[in-house]
Amino acid sequence: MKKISDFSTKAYRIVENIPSGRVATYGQIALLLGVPQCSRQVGQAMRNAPPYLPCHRVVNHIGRVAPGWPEQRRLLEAEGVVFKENGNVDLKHFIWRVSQQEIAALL
DNA sequence: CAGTTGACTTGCA
DNA sequence: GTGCAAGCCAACT
Repeated sequence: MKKISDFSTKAYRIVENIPSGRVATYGQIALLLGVPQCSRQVGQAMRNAPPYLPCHRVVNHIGRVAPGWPEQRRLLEAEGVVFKENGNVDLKHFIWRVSQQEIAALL
């Protein structure tokens, strides 16, 4: 049977379901996975994420995009996400609102 | 096996 | 609101 340690596998499933024009935080995803402490592992998984994964919709808790990947900002803008002048996304309006049950159905 | 790293979060100043 | 330090866990060296 599959290993339960497929942290990245679950993370991919969630990120894959992020709707266009929406963003999610690493902590948000980790929380949905049931391990809010593993927020770093989410980012680690994103770094190793496959190309089909819309990891550009994943940002940190302040709305900052991934370091070393400034182009992520442009990708989000193309989906309708508006950035502030400080380089942060307006999480107040673009944070992905999803319930635990929505995720449970995906897993 | 032990130490370091990191696309994070929270707490405090 | 901004900045620094601590905590946390998996993967890498």
